[in-house]
Amino acid sequence: MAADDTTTPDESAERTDFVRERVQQDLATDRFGGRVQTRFPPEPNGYLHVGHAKAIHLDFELAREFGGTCILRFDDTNPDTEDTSFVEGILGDLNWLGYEPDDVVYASDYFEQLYAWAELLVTDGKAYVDDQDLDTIRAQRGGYGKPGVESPCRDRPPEENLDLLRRMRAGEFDDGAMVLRAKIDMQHENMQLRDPVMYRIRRGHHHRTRDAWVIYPTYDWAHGQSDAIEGTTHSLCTLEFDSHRPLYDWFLEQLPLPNDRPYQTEFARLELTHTITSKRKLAQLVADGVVDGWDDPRLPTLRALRRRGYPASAIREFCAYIGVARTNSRHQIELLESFVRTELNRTAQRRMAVLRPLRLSITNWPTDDAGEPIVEQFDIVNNPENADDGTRSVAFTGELWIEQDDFMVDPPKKFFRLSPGREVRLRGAYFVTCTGFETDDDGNVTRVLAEYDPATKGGSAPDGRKVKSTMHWVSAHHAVSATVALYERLFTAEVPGEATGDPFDDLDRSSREVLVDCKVEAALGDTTPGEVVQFERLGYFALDPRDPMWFHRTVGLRDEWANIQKRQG
RNA sequence: UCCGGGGUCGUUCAAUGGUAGGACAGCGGUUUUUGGUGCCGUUUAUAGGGGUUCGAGUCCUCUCCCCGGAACCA
Repeated sequence: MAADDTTTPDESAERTDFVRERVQQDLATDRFGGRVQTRFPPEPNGYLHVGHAKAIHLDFELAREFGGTCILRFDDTNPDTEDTSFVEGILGDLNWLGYEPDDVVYASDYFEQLYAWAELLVTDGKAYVDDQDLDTIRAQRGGYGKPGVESPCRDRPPEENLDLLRRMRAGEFDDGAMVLRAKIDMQHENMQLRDPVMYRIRRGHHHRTRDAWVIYPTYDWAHGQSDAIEGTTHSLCTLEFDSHRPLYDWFLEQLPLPNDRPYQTEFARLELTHTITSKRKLAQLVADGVVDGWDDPRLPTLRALRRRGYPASAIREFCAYIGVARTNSRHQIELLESFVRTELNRTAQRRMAVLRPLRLSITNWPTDDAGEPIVEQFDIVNNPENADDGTRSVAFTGELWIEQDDFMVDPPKKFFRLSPGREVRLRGAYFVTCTGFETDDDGNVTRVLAEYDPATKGGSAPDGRKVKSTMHWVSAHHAVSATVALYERLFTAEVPGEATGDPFDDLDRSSREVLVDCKVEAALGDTTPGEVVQFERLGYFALDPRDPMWFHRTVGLRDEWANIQKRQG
């Protein structure tokens, strides 16, 4: 299932939670004859996001751990909002996350069985057709602490209900004209049990069944029954379905099931700081053009995280780490990012890239017989964390690009980088000492002058003298131009909408900064689409899957200097 | 208002009647040809009251706070 499994058996054996304990107990009591089957049931009306990743991880890993199966079931009971493009998107995203369902099914596969069972409930006097309008039915449902009142249709004889239901299916009535309701208890303290709707009339085009049906089952009527039909044992869902559980059980108790009766267990959904996971709001961001599309790297969708360079394994590790519980919680986005950094630190190749270029001229750089500046090649380590990644050759000359942030005329305390009179190391090349700088009419530094020490070739001094800083650089003659997108949090507030109730009030519309004409080392021209590399001292960057010279910042490196600056104000 | 679910460091997850621990974040140090990584150290928590017990985060009880539930959404 997981493409690469980095957890040791020991760790996974130690890891336990209330869901796994229930499964253990079911195994011990032989509740399902030793079977464990879970399902991930997305509605195909949007794309998967990190919140889904938690559920997917639970469903699939649980099945794997207990030698069971996990299937993907599209909960396609509402033709108005669903689409095949989402089906395909979800399939692809799930696959990228590293999971292969044991089967792919659709709730719509069960429409015929569901309908037959509905007729059975009608015949048994446990369901009835209600032809009142929506507002009336809603008003009759009562409220918290207020009992409901029974529908005048409640005592319609079964034969009449059956006739009406058949004619509903046959398309004799208009959309919304009537519904089929379960006959449970209008006084129940749990509102879900006050005669819930099972079927509604809707003449939308269903993405799979086309126009075969004009009545569609509601979530409650479809979900548990679908679980039972396909042999799911452990039906895992999020906390908001807690009050639906008695209804889930009630329906299943009334029916002749082909399998053992599954049961529902709820857990807390994943929330992240600075993030929204509401599908509706996400869709609005896309529709309003606040972001570029469903895969805009600032979004928490799986396709966005992928494009941004988040490794699927890091997301899986994160999910394993946070575990599963019933406590509502909101994890800091920094925790997810730390898993991303840990993974990328291990795997990403190091490269040098100058995002905001400043010219550095080495005034004592030698020329050859023809008077041309000489070019040196240095072998630089690709990843100090992994010797097998070897080295690459990088060209060095007397005209270089360095980062604007790496030079200051009047450096404050604790600034270790280049400034007049100071010596620094150019990574893998030479020590250089700043001898001067040039400015334009506005006083902006346009060029830094320095002298190099030929004895420090390769980056170390034979006399053992130290420098406080090592800087990245790119040879001006060999540099390649690239576009780099930097991303800040899409929402400035930890909890978007907490202050005003509207998350969009916390939107940072300048959360993307696109830098053009960045100067990067030639080897970056060989980066493969989607590959993530580390720009030394800056962060991890993913090459866009379509644009060959466009990098997205996955996540920055931890930045001690930024912390110091913040403290100094 | 009624029903249900929750409340442990700043955040989050553990501790299953027996020393409240880890991670992230922070801070300090150390190593370092990335102010990265690694390593070491360190600050901070059981919502409140009563009870049971030799012993309570854990069991009982009252109070407080947070979340969810009244679509022909899922």
